[in-house]
Amino acid sequence: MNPSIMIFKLAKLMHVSVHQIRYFEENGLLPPALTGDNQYRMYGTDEMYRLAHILLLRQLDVAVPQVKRCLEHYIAADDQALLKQSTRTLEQQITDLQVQALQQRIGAIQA
DNA sequence: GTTCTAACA
DNA sequence: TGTTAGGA
Repeated sequence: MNPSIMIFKLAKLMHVSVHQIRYFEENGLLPPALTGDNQYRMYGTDEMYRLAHILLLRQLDVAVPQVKRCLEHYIAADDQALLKQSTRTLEQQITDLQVQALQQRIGAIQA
């Protein structure tokens, strides 16, 4: 009964590509609310929130299969754990980049 | 203009 | 992930 929107509008709304939405569907992350006779996918508010959740996790570099598990049985602690893990990874990446920059400066001095 | 599937880079 | 094909 809730007004459903088509994939193009959902993509624009969430600032992602139509392709990416279909890709999430392929991996069982985001089934459309409805698929019409014309095979057009229709999405409602549930899907919007679900997509937002997926995108949040993806921005934290959580792999698609992990995102799937997290969505199957939503537990706040899961998100929290993933967030912490993600933070550790990012901190490591920052450290690596800092080392890299340092090495470049040393190289420049020696040259 | 938008959607679909499928396939390729 | 983006892009392309070809048809509805």
